[in-house]
Amino acid sequence: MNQKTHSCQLKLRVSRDVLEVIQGKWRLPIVLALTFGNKRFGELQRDIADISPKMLSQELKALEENKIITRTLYDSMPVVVEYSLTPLGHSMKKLLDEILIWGAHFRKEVIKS
Amino acid sequence: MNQKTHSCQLKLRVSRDVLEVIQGKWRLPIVLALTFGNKRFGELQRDIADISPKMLSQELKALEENKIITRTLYDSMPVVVEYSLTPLGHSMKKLLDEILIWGAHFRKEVIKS
DNA sequence: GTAACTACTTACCGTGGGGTAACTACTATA
DNA sequence: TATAGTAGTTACCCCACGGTAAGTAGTTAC
Repeated sequence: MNQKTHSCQLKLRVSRDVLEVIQGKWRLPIVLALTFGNKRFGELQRDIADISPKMLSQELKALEENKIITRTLYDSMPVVVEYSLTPLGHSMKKLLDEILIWGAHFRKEVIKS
Repeated sequence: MNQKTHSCQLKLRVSRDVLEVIQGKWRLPIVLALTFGNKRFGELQRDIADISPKMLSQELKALEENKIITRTLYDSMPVVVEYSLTPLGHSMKKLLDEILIWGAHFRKEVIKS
């Protein structure tokens, strides 16, 4: 096992860790929406056009378990729940930016042509 | 619809385009493995430890259709097939780098602790 | 009193992503 | 003749991801 193969194996393992966290149709969109500021359940549902309350609730829980977002309950009337990014969540911004940059590039290269 | 909401909607659409291309357990690992140089079917199978030939074949086809990789057949004996990144594939390097950077950060913050 | 808003939860269901195992076809080597 | 290496393909199966629809619980406005 040479240096290159070793480095490749290492990176593959890291990529699989990341995929476990961001896999699925909705997690990246949710995190992305929260980079625009803290949001409530209903706001997220409106922003992410066709997500169902079931999926939103389920994915928010998963993201909370992975310490990407925080759920804050305000005991006002009516009850208000706010979701926000943790520092770890904020640390995804550069990753999200690169996804958007590449996405724009991809759109130009493949989708249009 | 204010400026912020509009920007959010736009970015959400782009992120969903990207997800369509990189979704699944194997596509990012395959592209990542190919950033280390052109590889043959068997090499990829060995590098990506537990991928089955069926999944590898299937995902390579999908990546080829999306112009991320190229399949080159050499008419030698025995027949040799080489997979390589297209310019579009190479353009994913920064995105992959950010994934790896964040993955290392995530590992430090969540997995270990 | 009833409709609507908050934030969900629960039940049910279908598709397809992904896994396993075996098989194909050709060549080289022992 | 048989075993191993090239690069896949095919058949079969399962479960989980995700969708739909309806229900819950509390408050507010009409």
